[in-house]
Amino acid sequence: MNAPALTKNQALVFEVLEKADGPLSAYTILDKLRDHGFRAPLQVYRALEKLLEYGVVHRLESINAFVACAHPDQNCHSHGIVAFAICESCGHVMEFHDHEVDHRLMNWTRGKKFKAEKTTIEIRGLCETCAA
Amino acid sequence: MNAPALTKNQALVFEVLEKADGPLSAYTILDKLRDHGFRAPLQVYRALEKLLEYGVVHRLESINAFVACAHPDQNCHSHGIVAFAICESCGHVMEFHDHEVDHRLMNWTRGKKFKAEKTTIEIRGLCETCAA
DNA sequence: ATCGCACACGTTATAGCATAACGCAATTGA
DNA sequence: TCAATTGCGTTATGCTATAACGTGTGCGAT
Ligand SMILES: [Zn+2]
Ligand SMILES: [Zn+2]
Ligand SMILES: [Zn+2]
Ligand SMILES: [Zn+2]
Repeated sequence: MNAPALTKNQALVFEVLEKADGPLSAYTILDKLRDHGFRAPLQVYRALEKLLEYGVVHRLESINAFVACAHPDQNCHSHGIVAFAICESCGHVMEFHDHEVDHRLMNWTRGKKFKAEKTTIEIRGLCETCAA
Repeated sequence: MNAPALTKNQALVFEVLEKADGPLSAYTILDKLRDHGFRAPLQVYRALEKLLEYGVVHRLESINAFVACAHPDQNCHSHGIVAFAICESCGHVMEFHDHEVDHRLMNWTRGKKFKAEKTTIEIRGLCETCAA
């Protein structure tokens, strides 16, 4: 999905996520935008819905949070599954993909005639700094 | 983790999950156990916490639900990451592992010196029956 | 025996995450 | 102009999960 120009709310939410140094919950985003007129969760969720659709934001299912895409330029999402490593101590997220993993999972689903729509890979643990 | 004898509440929750033909939310489990004296969410969550610890139940992060382990005998979880394919139409879940996927992800984390604690792989889509 | 501890349990309250449903305004394209 | 689409704001509600407190029971150490 290519991203059209963002609306005001979408741009505000995206900006907050870009500036953050880690994933944010929808309600945290809401709090950061109260000064800009945001009053209700739906304003955030509606913007997030579009940003996810455009592929510029990812949702981390295992921690109910959202993060700006780390690969804004290359549209790597069009050719593979995105995986995340999430540090449970400092909150930092690393985004990557591995075509071999994609391939293996696709092989499995094909064998089962399962039609995959959306795949989540999230590794929780400790980043190098926090594990030391 | 090896499973000691289950307490009454743990056994009740586990039985509900075993009999279900798909994942259940904690609150759905609660409703199914009201006749057995369950009154509050914590009774379910506390039992689930132990069942997860024992490895006889899995949590599906992407849909906030719980499912009985499909491989009760082989303790396959001790030697690999568990992956799930979840049908978004009928709710059926298939549980599997792929050592090559584990290997690739472990390679990546080792390269980044990331200490993985818990990895989630969930494929949402349509099962063979529902996709037809 | 009884003390101390660990653990399961029950209850109430609260926190955190997400969506339904209504109505209005601006845009677009037939 | 009219209809359809999209974004927006508001209120209310629903779903998911945990905090905090207290009770009872079993069991080993003293
Ligand atoms: Zn990305
Ligand atoms: Zn860290
Ligand atoms: Zn299992
Ligand atoms: Zn199905």
